[in-house]
Amino acid sequence: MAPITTMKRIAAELGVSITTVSKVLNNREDIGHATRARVLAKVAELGYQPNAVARSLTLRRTHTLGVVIPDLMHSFFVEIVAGLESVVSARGYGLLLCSSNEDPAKERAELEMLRQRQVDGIILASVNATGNTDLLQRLESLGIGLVMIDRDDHPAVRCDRVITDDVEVGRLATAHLIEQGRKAIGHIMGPPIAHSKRRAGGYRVALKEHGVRIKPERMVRGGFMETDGTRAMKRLLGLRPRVDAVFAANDPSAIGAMKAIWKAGLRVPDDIAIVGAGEITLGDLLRVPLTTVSWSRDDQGRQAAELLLDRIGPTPSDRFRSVVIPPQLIVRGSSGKPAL
Amino acid sequence: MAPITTMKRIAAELGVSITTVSKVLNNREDIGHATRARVLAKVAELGYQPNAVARSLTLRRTHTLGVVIPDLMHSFFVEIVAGLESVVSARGYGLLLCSSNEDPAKERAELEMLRQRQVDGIILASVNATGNTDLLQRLESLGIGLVMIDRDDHPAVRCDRVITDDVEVGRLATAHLIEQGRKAIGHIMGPPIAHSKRRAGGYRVALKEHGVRIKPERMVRGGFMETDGTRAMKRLLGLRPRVDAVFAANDPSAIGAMKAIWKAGLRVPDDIAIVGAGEITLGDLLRVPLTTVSWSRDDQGRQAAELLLDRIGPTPSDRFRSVVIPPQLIVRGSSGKPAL
DNA sequence: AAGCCACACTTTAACGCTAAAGTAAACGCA
DNA sequence: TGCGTTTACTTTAGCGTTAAAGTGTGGCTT
Repeated sequence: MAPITTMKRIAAELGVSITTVSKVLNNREDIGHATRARVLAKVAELGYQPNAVARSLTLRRTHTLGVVIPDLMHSFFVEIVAGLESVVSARGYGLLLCSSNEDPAKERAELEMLRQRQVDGIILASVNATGNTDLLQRLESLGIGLVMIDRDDHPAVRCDRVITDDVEVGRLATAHLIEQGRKAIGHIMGPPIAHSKRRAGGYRVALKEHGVRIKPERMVRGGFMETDGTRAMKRLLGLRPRVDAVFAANDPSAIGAMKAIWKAGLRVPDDIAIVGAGEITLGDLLRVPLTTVSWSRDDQGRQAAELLLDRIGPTPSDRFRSVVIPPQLIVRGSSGKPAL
Repeated sequence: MAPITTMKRIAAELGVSITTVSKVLNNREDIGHATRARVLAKVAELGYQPNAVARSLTLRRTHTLGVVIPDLMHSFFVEIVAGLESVVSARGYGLLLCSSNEDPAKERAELEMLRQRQVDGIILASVNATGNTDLLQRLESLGIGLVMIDRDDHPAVRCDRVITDDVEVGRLATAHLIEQGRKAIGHIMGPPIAHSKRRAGGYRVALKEHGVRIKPERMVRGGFMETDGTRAMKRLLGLRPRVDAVFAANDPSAIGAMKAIWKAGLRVPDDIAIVGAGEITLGDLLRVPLTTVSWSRDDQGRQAAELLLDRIGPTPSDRFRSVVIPPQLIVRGSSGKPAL
């Protein structure tokens, strides 16, 4: 193994004190021209690289942030991480990546791990709120910055947040279907979490805004999985008069719904139009490209990074902020005009 | 901010030395029963958590590994990271995530950053070898473990590797098409990197094994992007006799090829069968589900993690190993029997 | 009863760095 | 000429932890 170059070594070889070397490297004013040059030359000669661990210990800043996401396999969260990474790495921060697997116990373990590692801040993403509120509060009180992405935690935890406008998601999707001339619009609801409830709320809002009467039987319980969508769609297909459009709580369930429709011998969008939410990658490569309401995950990540870096920076905002990411309608084939 | 609990504080409150506390927490033998209990009680009372940074400084181990991948948006690499994460986190290691954006300069910067942060080891993934060989060698000589995933770096860098069997990828894909009764099989080649070349090599091997004459004009230069596939396919469509099957160097280019085929008014697989490689997520949701030759990225990540943890562990292997991940054929719609 | 050893601790030093306080020499000025 | 100031450093201390060496007490041996 090669010998490790430390400031000590540089100082020794030049016959100066370690502090002098430190001052040169930190651009302090009180070092003479000649000495500075000698130190710099030696630094270059020996290929000195500062030891970030030692630095962190004295400065009490690791320049490292932790991210906890529920699932690494889900492109959704990965895109957020990509957004985070680009901002954070440009500012000289490292990202410690953790997956909670949707398990509150693992989440807790990861958060403790991040705390022990003295990260400067944490970005926490999750579909459902999972407790650990006590720990999160403690983190804040320890001076570790915290940003939550789309997490319905008790507002008990005071921190910055990046949230999606789920009501608007439901409203946009449903309004689009109405404008396409659809009359009997069903909704496949997600799991009983706040996101789904708000999307369902947006569905109701849109119908009301257009003076359409809400029929409770057209709102069926579904879920976020493809199979949930298939199951729910089967029930919707049993209604008379039949629905001619469906807003599914998310894209996988929308895909499941399409499969059920095809199985019943009907066509998308001719017989029934479909709109999903939260665009999956490749959604435009489907047999019938899926219209969806989505928002930029990259932005979500970037915004979270900005909020966090500001909070742990020299002049943090004095209040906690919530950034809302606006959703957008992405029109593709599955919501085309009805067959005459 | 809450006061931070250190060993110092625990020691002071109990009137013992810091070392005693350290020994209790590290389960050393030479601490009396009573003292041990008192320390443990205090630790629980104050909710003490060790400071990993300080620990790293003395132990010269950060229990942190770095991963450098070229692109976070590409599910391919993300799945590798997921595999890594599961192994690594179970063993108490943290993962510092970096994206090189395929840029050798950024890669170098990230590697230097990881070195400064004193990571115990690095996993490096990349499509094309990008130099930085000098740095990589230096890392090894500094005692930082290194595992390369599928990187065609000069064998100059001595380290453990996880590689895919690209020749077998090409062979499996092509043999499958032959067995499906296809006679004129084309190949859309990837970019001029070793992976593509080996896949093309596998294509040749399969043809030879089945006694089929290789026609050079059926091997067209393509690339790894969808547009590359489209462009290359257009050229293949110009050949007479026309090809009745195509093995594309990867899935995006296979999708591009399919689009070109449809645009020419032909059908997949009736007129032309398509096989891709390196399964993309959702490949089975395509208009015509794509047959592909793939391998487990999760395994790739897990194996890389195991190799690295072994190398930086107490009894590392004395030689550098290469683990080959075997590819598998995933048959879907795009390689069905020809029409008639 | 002197010597030895084991036990249960404490002291010292170190990891590599930075901040704060200290100091010696040169300089400016009345 | 003597005193304060500036310049260019060095010394000291500390971040939180662990390893190695040191210490004092009591019990056991012979």
